[in-house]
Amino acid sequence: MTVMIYNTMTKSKEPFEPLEADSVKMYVCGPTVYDNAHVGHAMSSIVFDVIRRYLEYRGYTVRHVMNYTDVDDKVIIRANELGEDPLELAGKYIRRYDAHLKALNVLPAEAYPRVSQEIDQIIEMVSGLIEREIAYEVEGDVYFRVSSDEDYGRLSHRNLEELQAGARLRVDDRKEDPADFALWKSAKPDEPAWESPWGKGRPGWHIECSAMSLHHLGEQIDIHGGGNDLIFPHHENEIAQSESFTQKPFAKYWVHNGMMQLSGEAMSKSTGNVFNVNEFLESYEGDVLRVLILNASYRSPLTFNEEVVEQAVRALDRIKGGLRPATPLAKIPSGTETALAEATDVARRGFEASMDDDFNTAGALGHIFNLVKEINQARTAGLEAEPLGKAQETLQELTGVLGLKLSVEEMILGKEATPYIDLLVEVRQELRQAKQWELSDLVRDRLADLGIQIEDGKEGPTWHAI
RNA sequence: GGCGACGUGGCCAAGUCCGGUAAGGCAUGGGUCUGCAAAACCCCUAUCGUGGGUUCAAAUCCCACCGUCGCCUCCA
Repeated sequence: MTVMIYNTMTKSKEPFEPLEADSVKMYVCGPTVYDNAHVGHAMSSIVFDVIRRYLEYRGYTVRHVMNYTDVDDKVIIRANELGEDPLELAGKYIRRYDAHLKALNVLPAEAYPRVSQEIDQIIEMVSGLIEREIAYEVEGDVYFRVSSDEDYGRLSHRNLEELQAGARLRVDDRKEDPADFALWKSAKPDEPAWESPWGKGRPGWHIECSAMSLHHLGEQIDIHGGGNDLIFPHHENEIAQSESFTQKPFAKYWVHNGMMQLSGEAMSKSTGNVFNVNEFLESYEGDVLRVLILNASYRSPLTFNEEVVEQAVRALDRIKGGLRPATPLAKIPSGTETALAEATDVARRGFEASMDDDFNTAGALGHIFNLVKEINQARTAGLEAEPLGKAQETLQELTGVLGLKLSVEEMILGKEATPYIDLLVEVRQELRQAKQWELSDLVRDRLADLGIQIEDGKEGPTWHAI
């Protein structure tokens, strides 16, 4: 089976065939770092992390690059408000974003280029576009001549007439055409600026991604990703710039994630709801956000609210429950082991079929939950640790492809606590034999407070970390 | 005004491209187990926004309408 991938350019699912047989080049537009990241940014990072992980599961080597936009109007405005240096402010948010990515278990990219560190490459590209008369300079500003690109609009499926009909186009006499966009902006007071052939200034927004992608991944890439809010104008302009410069097709597959809806008053901070990544991570582990996001289609809008978060917490607990140790019984129904082995295969095949279909993570999760159920049934039937463990390994592997950690917090205790817990469980058992319910429940409740859950099964009690 | 997306059980949501009688999770109710509890297991809960049309057959195709949302020069 081949992986099918939805391409915004063709508006259809296409078989995934990278430019080179086993290697995938993937460039994803990262955030403009002028404020704390919110869960929508995290959604994008998680979506493309899962795409990467699945392609790796499928045997590809993935070269993943994500940029940080640290030179931008918003950064400058924010820095001026706070009386800080724009690049320092951006650097601070980049460090936070890095920490978030780690906490969210997003695999490290090959490179995280920043605009401020790629000025030379950007200037080189802008110069090249001017030489080809695709761009023109006016009083220290450089604009891309949209009319020079016959294909302009083919990603967002618009044409220039439609764009010009749009009410929001600002009129600027210095541009040849209202749709022309800035490649380089002349310096204004109190802005970070770099020397260039057109005087001091800074790059426009779109050119950075063309230049960075070229610099780090080469002229042609396989996947270009980002939020669907970037389709126009950002990605449209990237295509225009890159292809005008290299005379080659830029990205083979354009992949866009849907927007997370941080809707309504329910999301306000005053009600205690979280939507910043750091606030979210204060209350929940990263896996919760993953489950929440992966339970839906990455291309569709996703509503984020407290109820959905709670559902994700429970769903995650259920998956973790599948990893609980075996509680073997003397008599096991015949066929339990082979049934579980078969169910494991079915789950893996279903998982792959779903993921092959444009990374249908919600469908894939369905198969994972089915596997959890099978494991639980086998455990309830009394299957021994080893055959149960095989199914659990598959569960770990598949959830790992989705980037779930499934960390059980027994680490807080450390192995050395185990004999003492065993002792307490044993004491409680003695108390139960003596029908000293109050005391035995006290032990159970206090252990629960400490994060240890006792469960009374047919063959006596077992315990696990919560 | 233009381009596009979405509307499936109480909630989230897969399935829609390749039509054949609705995955999964959460919640609820009932049951098994149990001193109680927890967990687990078993059972129950939908005809797919509305109205037409095509078809032996439609959540899936076509038309219209309603509703929600995104983008239209710098937001993942």
